[in-house]
Parts: sequence; C-alpha cells; structure tokens
Amino acid sequence: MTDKNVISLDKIKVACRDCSLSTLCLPMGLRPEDVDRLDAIVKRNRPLQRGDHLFRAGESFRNLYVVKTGAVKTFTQNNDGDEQVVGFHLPGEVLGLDAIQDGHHGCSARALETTAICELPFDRLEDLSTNIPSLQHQMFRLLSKEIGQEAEMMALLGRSTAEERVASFLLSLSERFKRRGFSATDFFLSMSRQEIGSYLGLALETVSRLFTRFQDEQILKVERKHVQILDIDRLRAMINHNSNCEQHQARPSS
Amino acid sequence: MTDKNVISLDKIKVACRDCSLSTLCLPMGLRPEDVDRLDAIVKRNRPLQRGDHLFRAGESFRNLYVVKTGAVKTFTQNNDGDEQVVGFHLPGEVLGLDAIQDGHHGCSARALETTAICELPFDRLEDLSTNIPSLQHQMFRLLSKEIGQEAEMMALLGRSTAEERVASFLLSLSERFKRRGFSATDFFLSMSRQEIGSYLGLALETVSRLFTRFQDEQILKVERKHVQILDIDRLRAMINHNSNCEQHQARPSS
DNA sequence: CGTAGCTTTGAAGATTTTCAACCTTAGTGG
DNA sequence: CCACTAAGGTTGAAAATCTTCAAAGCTACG
Repeated sequence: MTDKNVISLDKIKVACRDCSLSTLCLPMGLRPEDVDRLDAIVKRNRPLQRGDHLFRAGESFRNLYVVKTGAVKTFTQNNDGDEQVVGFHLPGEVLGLDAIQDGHHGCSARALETTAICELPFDRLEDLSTNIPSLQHQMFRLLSKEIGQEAEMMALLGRSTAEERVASFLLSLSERFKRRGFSATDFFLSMSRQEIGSYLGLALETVSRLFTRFQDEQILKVERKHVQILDIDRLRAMINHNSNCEQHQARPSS
Repeated sequence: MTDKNVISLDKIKVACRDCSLSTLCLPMGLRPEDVDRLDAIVKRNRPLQRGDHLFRAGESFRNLYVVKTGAVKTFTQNNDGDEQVVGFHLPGEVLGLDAIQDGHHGCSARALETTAICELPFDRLEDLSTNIPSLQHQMFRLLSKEIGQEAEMMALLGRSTAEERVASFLLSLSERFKRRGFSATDFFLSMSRQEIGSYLGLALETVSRLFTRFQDEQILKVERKHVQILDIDRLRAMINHNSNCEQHQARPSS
C-alpha cells in the first residue's frame, strides 16, 4: 500500500464528507477549495461505546460535534439526581451549539450505542467563517435551524396530548432517518422507553402503552426497539388534528 | 435647534444603544468605531400598537428585530385556528432568529402593548460580521444563547407540573426585568392568562388557579395584570425541587 | 351605564402518573 | 447447556393532576 499518512488523511476526508461537510456545506455549496479548508480542521476520534460521555455539563466548550454514525442523547440532571433528556442526535446532526454562548456545556452528552463523531474546533471554525462568507452564512443557518427545531419541540410539549407527542416523536425520527438515506418506516430505537418518556415529558409507562395501542390499531409494528411504521398517514393525522401547523413535516430546505 | 437630520440621527443612535447595541455588543465590547458601523444599519420604525403584527408566519425574512420598549409575543396557528404562543419578548430581546434558516418566518409576532422596535437588516448584518470578527462572534453567541434558552424551556415543559411551570415562568420574567433595570419583584404582565397558558401548555383556568393559590400562600400578590413577588425563595424552591438544575437562575454571563 | 372581554371559581370528567406485579430478553456463571 | 439474574418492557388498578364546562364577577372602555 501507499504511505500510511496519506491513506489516513484520505480516510478522514471521506469520512467527514459524510458528516460535518454535508451538514455544514451541502445546503449552500461551498467552493471545493473552501470545503478542503473546512475539511482540514475536522478531527475524528475513536468511536464512543454505549454509555460513553462525549462531554459533560459544565465542561468548557472547545468543539462542536457531528454524529457520523450511531446516536447520542443530551441531558441535564435535576436536583433529585435523575436525568432529563433534552435531545437525541442522529447521524449528520450537530451537538454543542448551546455552549457557544458562555463557553461551557449546559448539558451532558452520552452515546446511546457505538457512535462515531467528528470534532470541529470552534475557534478554527470561527476563523474560517470570517474568511469564507458562505461558511459564515452556513453557520448562521445551522444555528437558526436548531432554534426553529427547538421551537417546534416547545410547541409540541406545550400543547399536545401523550398520543400526539409519541406520534410526533416517531414522525420526527422517520424524517431524520429518511433524510440520511435510511428507511423512513423501519428502524431501531437506540433509546429506552424511559429516555423517550423523559424527552417527551411522559411517564415511561405511558410511552409503552401508546406503542401498544398504536400496534393494536395497525399503525405500528413494535418489537422492543424495532419499530415499523405501517400507516404513516394516520400518524400524521394525529398531529395535524390538535397540534401546531405543518412545520413538523419536511420544511422547505432552501 | 440644529439641523433636523442630525438630531434624528443622534436620536437613533441613542435609542439603539438601548436595544440592539446592548444585546449585540455590550457583552463582548466592540470597538467604538465598529459600534458606529453597526449603529448605522439599524432602522427604527414607528411604534407598534397593541395587536399590531411585527411579522407573520410565512413572510419572507429580511430583518432581525430587537424590542426596545413594550412586549411582543410570537405564536403559530394550529389547524383548528387557535394560536399557540411560542415566546414572549421583552425589552432587549431579539426576534426572528429562527427565520435565518430558510428565509421565511416560521411564526408570527404581535405586540402585546405599545412597543418600540429596532430593525436590523440581516444581509447588512452578515456583511458587517464578515468584516468585524468580534461582531461575528457576538452573533454566534446570540444564536447560541437562544438555543440554550429554548432547551431550558423544553426541559421545563417536558418535566414539570403546572405549579413548577408557573413558578418558573414568573422567575423567568423576574430575571429578565431585573436584567433590564426594572423591578424583579413588582411588574405588570402584558399577556393574558390565556396566552400564559398557551405558552406553558396549561389551561388558562389552571394558570388562574395557581396565581390564586400562590397568593393564598403569601408567595405572590396578584391583581389582574399586576404581580408582586413576595417570597422569591419559595418560588425558586418549587422549581429546584422537581425540575432541572440551576440553569433557570442567572447563568454566568461570561 | 352597559357591554365585551378577561378573570375567577366550582364541579364533573378525562388523561396521565404512580405503584405494583409480571413478563421477556440478554448476559453470566455453574 | 441450563438456570439465574438484571435490566428493560408491559399491563392493570388506584390516585393524582389537569382540563373542560358552566356560571358568575370584575374592569375597562365606548
């Protein structure tokens, strides 16, 4: 074979075209040379195992992280010691955006399964953004998108019944898997009922009951972590009925 | 008096030092000449009257808005036609950040009372940010802060009882008024019980009952829109008990 | 002064949580 | 190879919380 360093550099480039680059660049299209400059600052670490921390609340902020494969949850601890899940992060999605503000992570992040991560040193990213206006624009869009998605989630939590929340959660996963080229109707949940409940503001039993009910109603087929969506239109109808607007479906991604 | 244009320019400058500038610049401190360059792109419009729209969902995005005085609510409409409040915006706070993503506002914004607004043309702001690295940094921080705050709100909605939600809402207002130099314990609510309920995911009657209960327990004094916090520690204790961490209090503002 | 719009309050009803038991699966060690 | 255990998941019944419906009170404004 050829020189090891060359191989490994190429590997990194290819790997990162799967994650940070598509997240940060594809939507607007940087010039190829700018993509290379961005590529050059990306680091790739050894994969996380299930349960490994990516970062902990309070740690100082150095990097943004992009999930390459696997899944990560973010969570905070309440005073009783148990955790509150604030987000699930699938391949192509970014973590750490809330920490730019004051230089400290406000939540912890832990791998839900074996997970590969790209690391983007934020100070380098800022420097690059200054020099590449379209990258700056992409960064603004990335942050803005996160704000929009969280607002959707707030609207969901602020309004919905347990049924709508679970339906919406499943549709969200479906959309996100689909966008990444996975099946939109057949996937594995990497999180427990407990974690889903925590995220949706429901007791784990309520989540379990709804999965069972959706299965009885021929909307889903659920077997532990394995979910198949049999009637996606009926799921959609649930959230359209009482919940807010069409934002939860694919929004026009400029 | 002197030339009218000069006066009006000065007025704008002074006015905007109260809103966009403190939001965007004070935390990090731009150089004075950069502040002037930012200042130069800020527009100031005639005040909004209660009920006036600042923007509507679906409209194309041109500006960020900073509340100078008054209050604005943002909301979406659900399919049944009634509105879901997604945020309240007090003096010094920014609106429109979620619209950067795809160039369209995802929610509507309406004045809750007579309200003065500064307008920041986003394309100009982007240009400036490219040329002023510390402004770019401020923009990233601003967006990040919004993300962090929304995550807090999600955690609140995802976990809490009605009591915790109302307590947390009051503490949030208190903090925000305080930061702007108003009383932290004596203020007027510019929104109705209905709107508070919509925001917190509660029926308006539940909000009303909790206000009454807090009053009975000597925690508050409520008289329609006028709220006085008599025992802020007890309010804090409510959210510390079951809800997530200390993030809801003043976070270290770097 | 009267009306409209908010707010409060009560009581019944629905939804969700909690508690408890039991089941299933995967991993462990005899 | 099988039994055991621990962790996660399901299910049922009672209890708590919140919503809904209904009525009445209060304020502000024309």
